[in-house]
Amino acid sequence: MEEDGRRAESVKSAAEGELSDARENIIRNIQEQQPDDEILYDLAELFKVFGDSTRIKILYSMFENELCVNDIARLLNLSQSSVSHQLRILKTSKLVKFRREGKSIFYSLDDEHVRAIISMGMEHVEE
Amino acid sequence: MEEDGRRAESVKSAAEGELSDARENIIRNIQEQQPDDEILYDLAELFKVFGDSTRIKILYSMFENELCVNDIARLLNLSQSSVSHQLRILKTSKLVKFRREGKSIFYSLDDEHVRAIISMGMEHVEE
DNA sequence: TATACATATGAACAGTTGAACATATGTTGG
DNA sequence: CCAACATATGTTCAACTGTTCATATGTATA
Repeated sequence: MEEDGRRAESVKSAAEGELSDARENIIRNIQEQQPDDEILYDLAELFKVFGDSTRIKILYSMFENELCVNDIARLLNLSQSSVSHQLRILKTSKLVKFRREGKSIFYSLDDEHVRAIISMGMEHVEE
Repeated sequence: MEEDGRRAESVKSAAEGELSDARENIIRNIQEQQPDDEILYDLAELFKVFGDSTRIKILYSMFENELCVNDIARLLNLSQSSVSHQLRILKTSKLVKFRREGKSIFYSLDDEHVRAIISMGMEHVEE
């Protein structure tokens, strides 16, 4: 469809040439369809947040309940500091939301995507 | 302070005591419902695999096509070694399958869970 | 079987990360 | 305002991870 210059090749070479041309086209198509690097980077960053057992435990403990920092720490036998640090990461990634009530701050999963992602992962793990 | 028994407390304190007892029950219930640590650990390990931009790019490039190592390396502008190393991790986690054809080995996503997990993540990122 | 090609593996190194500890900030009741 | 409680943040350090380079293994073909 574009400029060529390979017509002088042998039949066999031509066939091979066509094959790898087809391959090249596939590769080029995939390259075009591929989302921007930036988006894929963000996607990886998102999964990275799920990719720590402490954070997964915290997320899972909030699967059906809102909890305050202290609850989580006692529930999972973690230090307050550790929980707070991890919650900050979860907040930044928009995986959890929170509201203040007096001295306590109650955290909960931000939306259904979070639950859905965890559930999908669970299905894969439980096979 | 600590060990003086709560009988002598005011009505209000008793109410608070009941409140925190209720909280304790909630916490205990969550603890019981929480999956085994081992499962949550595996779940985190799974997401960890998705949590690297190189691996995400590789997975995404295979979203609709099977590809050989060399294709992926050219497509994503990565070294053959790097791709091969990452594919090993993806194999181990059962995220990709492969078949040999002559000198080449074609990789593809292992099942629909993989696609589903990526898609869910994508939705969350694209907000 | 010798050679080139395709992929896998091993080792080392730089960059990243989570936990622990200390301390700071914020909130409520007295 | 102070004391007690709840949460957040800064720093340090050991452990882990991805890349690179070198090399090995596996496969087809002249």
